[in-house]
Amino acid sequence: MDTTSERRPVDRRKQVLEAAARSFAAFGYKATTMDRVAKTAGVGKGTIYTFFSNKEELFEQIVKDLIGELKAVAERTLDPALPFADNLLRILQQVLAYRDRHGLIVKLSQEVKEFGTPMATGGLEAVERSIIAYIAGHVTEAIDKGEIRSVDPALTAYMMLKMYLALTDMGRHLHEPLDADEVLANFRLYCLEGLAVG
Amino acid sequence: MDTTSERRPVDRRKQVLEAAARSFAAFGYKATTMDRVAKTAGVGKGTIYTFFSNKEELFEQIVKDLIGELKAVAERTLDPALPFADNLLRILQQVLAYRDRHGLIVKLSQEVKEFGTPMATGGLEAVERSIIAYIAGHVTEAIDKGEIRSVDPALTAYMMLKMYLALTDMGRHLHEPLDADEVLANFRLYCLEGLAVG
DNA sequence: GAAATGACCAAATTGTTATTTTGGTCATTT
DNA sequence: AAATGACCAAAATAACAATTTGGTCATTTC
Repeated sequence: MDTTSERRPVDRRKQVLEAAARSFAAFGYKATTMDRVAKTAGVGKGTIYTFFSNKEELFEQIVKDLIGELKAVAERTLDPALPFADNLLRILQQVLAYRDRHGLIVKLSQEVKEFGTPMATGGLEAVERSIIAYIAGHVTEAIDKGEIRSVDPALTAYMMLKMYLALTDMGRHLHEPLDADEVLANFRLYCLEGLAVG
Repeated sequence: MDTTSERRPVDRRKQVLEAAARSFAAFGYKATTMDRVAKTAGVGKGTIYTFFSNKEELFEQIVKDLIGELKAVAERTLDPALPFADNLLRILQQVLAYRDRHGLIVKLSQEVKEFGTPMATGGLEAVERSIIAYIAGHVTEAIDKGEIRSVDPALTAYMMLKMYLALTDMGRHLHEPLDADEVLANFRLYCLEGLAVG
């Protein structure tokens, strides 16, 4: 749209975005103050409001950027030569590992549990929706190619994510946590084999 | 152990349990006071402490009773003549419907979301564990009878509950909520068909 | 004169203290 | 011996003061 990065003495918008990304990841949504973002970005507070109409909009842009990173990770992991099932597992693994390592996600999760900050909840939901939408796209492709049965792509993607998360998140239940290989094997068992053609 | 219900002018223990069950269901854990329970039960406060050493123990007994009710619902639903898959679906449907209609569960869920009361969390977890354990028992049976593959019963029961809940709880996601038939059909698709022998 | 700024303000958050409520006890009553 | 409710320390809540925060805008900067 309007990426004026021709070479300018200072790209204040970029400075703001970087400072905000660091602050949201380090302190969460509510503990991030516009004053500190301005200070960290080396910019007057009023300047932030020339790019973003308020704190919420700034935060939403940070989340959008993160979703972009996740998509990039997925695209980098995708190998068109591989069958759907293998790509699905590789992508889930890579994307969710990246997600769990990303400071912003970790901090927002903690903030939701501790304070229930609505903005943090919203951010995490946006990330989850984008992952589901991305998987749904590949499910659609796989259906077209006849690799899996004809199922509702959005519902299937939703179930796949939930199942994968259930497997990785078994901490508090009878079992001790599953290691990566066990997660993969069980995901195949509970999800993919039920979808196999024929 | 010590069920002295020979016929006594008043069974104070029972009165306390009934008053407590009503109060926990109506007001949740923290908003239930021992004073009110005593008053409602028509009993002196000190009397409660002759049966239960503290509020937590009283609450745990109420939860145990609820779990007993859930087991009764399950047993009533179980039809030994039917194959495993049918019984599983019927039981999940009946038990979770009962659970969602039970005032105590509904209230505790709300309390967890609103205040994060640890006792409420613990109570809900106990209910969930008991459901998983109950299903796991039937999974074991089904394996012995050769009705399903040889899988880890506890893990499978856990996954079954999570999948069923994911299907019933799709409110906030793309789709509008699924009706009962759709839930059943999709549960078969995503879970059972992957487990079918052969 | 357009872009950038920070002092400024109402509203929200946090810190503090006073008041009330609650879980649990135990001397007294039944 | 079983039941009770006045009683108490500790915890929760209310009431209020002090601080912080998101957002604005008159002024400054280039």
